[in-house]
Amino acid sequence: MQAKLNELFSALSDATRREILIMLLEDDMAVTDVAHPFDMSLPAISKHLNILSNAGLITQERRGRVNWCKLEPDGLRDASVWMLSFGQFDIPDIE
Amino acid sequence: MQAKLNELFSALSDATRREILIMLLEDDMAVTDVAHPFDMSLPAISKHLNILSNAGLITQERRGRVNWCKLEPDGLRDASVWMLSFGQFDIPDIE
DNA sequence: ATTATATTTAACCATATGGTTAAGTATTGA
DNA sequence: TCAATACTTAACCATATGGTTAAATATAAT
Repeated sequence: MQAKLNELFSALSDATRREILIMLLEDDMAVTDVAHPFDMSLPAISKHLNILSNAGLITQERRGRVNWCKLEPDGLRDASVWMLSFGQFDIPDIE
Repeated sequence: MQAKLNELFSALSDATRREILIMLLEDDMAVTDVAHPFDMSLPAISKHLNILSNAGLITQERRGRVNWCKLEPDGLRDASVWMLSFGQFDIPDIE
């Protein structure tokens, strides 16, 4: 459990990876398209996607030569459970 | 903002630091007492406490030779805002 | 004044992280 | 069949991270 939380929070601790997750809220994407907005090589993005996969935040499904990345809806659950069970978590107003 | 979130999630990505936060839910603690349950040197704990301070998750107040550590109630706010505004965040049932 | 207590700082070390470029592997299109 | 596309893997690099021990600092107690 602790190892899983380490992986989750660690995956979320990088701005590129958080941006990728937000992009994937819109729709599933091919790796190349995920990479497009970033000023970074494809292998770098590929590594980020692996980290997100290992953390359970996305899944990847290869169809032909395209590897489709999709958000894993339940991926944040353990982190949110931790934050909620940590008493000081105060659900903020979002306007 | 992104840098702050990096720092926050990164601070939460270590099990020792998460345990320290939970210990501090009970009460404010001196550094030595924070260190006590861990199989780790005092300087190591001191570093963890600095990371938690820099992330805004705790504050430290020195009185005499004792440096009191206290939880910063609002520290998780930015992280929780991010997680909530990230739509897939599903508030779980905690029994 | 001396010693003990509570820490922090410094110097170091091994491993992890986040990036790079170059090469390799499938799959698709011509 | 040959070339282009969509990746991944490998090898490498600089810096960050999480730990160590030893030394320094400040306060409190004797």
